[in-house]
Amino acid sequence: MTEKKEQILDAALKLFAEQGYASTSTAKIAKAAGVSEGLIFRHFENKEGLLRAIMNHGKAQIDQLYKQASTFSNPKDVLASILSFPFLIPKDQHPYWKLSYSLKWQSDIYLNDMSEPIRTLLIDAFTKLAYQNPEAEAEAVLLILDGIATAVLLKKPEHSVSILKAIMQKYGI
Amino acid sequence: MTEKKEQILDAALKLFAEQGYASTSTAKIAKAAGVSEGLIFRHFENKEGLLRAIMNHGKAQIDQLYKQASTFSNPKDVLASILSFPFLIPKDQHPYWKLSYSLKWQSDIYLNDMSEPIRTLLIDAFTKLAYQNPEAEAEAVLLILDGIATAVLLKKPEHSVSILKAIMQKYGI
DNA sequence: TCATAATGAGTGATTACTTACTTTTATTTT
DNA sequence: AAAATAAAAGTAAGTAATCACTCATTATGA
Repeated sequence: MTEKKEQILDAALKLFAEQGYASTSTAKIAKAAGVSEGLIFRHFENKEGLLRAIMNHGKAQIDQLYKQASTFSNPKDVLASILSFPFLIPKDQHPYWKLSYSLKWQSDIYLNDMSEPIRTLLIDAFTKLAYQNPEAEAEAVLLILDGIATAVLLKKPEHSVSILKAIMQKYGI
Repeated sequence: MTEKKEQILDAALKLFAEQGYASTSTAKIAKAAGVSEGLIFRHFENKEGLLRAIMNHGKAQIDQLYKQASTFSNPKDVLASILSFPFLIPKDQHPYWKLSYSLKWQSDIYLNDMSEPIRTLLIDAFTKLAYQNPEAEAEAVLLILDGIATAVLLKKPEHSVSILKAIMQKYGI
């Protein structure tokens, strides 16, 4: 990984997250990264390839964060760890999350389901806790997690904590 | 409102919701609506004007839906009505909601906060129910509402019902 | 007859991407 | 170690296609 290649990835992620994938031109990215536009295509073949590279890199970072939750043996600890997830996202990972959430709403382009590892953990936890429908319960938590993450990423985190507390209370944590 | 003007609004809303605002060209809209491209600019001045017209029209429809919830006198009825909101959205209003949610993630373009009337209703309801922090409680419900709406709009509504039940139980409905 | 609706062929700017070329870094041969 | 060669990194100036938007002209309905 050369320095300029990394500059491209950084600039593209920032711009994609702020202005959206479609309305960020490769010319803008090149200018922001301080490289020639051609270099983008040399390294990533096309614009979509650049997006894919960004998403893969981001997913690797997040999977690492997930690992911490999976180390707990007590299912309630797993739950508590997962529910507080949105608050533990490091600031430097925010652009990647914003990009992921914004891409959800466009049907055609790159779709990255980063919730899968969490879903597995949740189903496992609810099974151990003897819930009658662990899958449904897991989906419900994922839904709330999405809501909290959205609030945190769009800078309205003040009230997310109270929801977190309420949900934790529901599960007796 | 001429017929062709309405065709433009319909086609644009559909395309904006499916493919995103930025990646939908005025040429595509004109073709889908079966009109000349110039007519779009005659009626809406520019692309952003078209978006604004769509959003205003959608908001008017939704405000009408909101009115139903505000007719209840019992605050618990108001709460119940609001919480089941995402499930009551008519299918033909889905594109407008999808567009609204997708626009949230782009900082620059038109932002229309359609949650304001609901927020007012919620704060009022929680005040009447003597909650110690009605504003925070309202924000929490809005957050969950967002999560449920997202799930419904992105075609994963199966498990949303269980969340709805859990939340309703929390508020003793 | 007069305003509005509607068209179709433009406009320059911007789009993603390519090409021909130079520069830098790494590898191999003397 | 020096020279030669190859491979990779990087650039500047293109490309055709598409972008949002304009304008002159025609159709239509009150």
